[in-house]
Amino acid sequence: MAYWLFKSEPNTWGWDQQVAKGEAGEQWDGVRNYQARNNMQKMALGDRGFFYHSIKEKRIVGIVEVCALAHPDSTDDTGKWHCVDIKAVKAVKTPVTLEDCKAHPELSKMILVNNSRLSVQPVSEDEWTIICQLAGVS
DNA sequence: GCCAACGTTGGC
DNA sequence: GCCAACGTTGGC
Repeated sequence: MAYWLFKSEPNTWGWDQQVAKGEAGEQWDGVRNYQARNNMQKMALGDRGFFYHSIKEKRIVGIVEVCALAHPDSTDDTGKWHCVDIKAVKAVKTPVTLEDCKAHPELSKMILVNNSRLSVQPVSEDEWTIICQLAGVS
């Protein structure tokens, strides 16, 4: 299984909205970045990801699961852009902030820390494990 | 609100 | 195909 990180501005699309979609999930639309798109095209059903709130909170607030493979983004009429569907799995007990990641030696190599602009990014298994521990989720 | 970093675009 | 200019993103 692979691990990912989905980044969103809470004003645009927040964790609460994601949770409200329940089991059906929702397409992760609006991505207009090739790297992010390529990452989504690599995802498999059941892959898990962190849900990160950028700008104001700058912290990981929940765990999501990929529930549909990459498909055309319905908000895009050029046909160039694809996205996956994700559903909320659970909220974290303790949000893990960007600061926490920077402070942690093993997390300081994360893409989140070094390329904060990429909105869909891979997370290594080690990073996943560490963050889960910090977040208090199993 | 500012500024640095990155990605994309377009002229050559 | 290179590179400068511009726009956008996101941390501070």
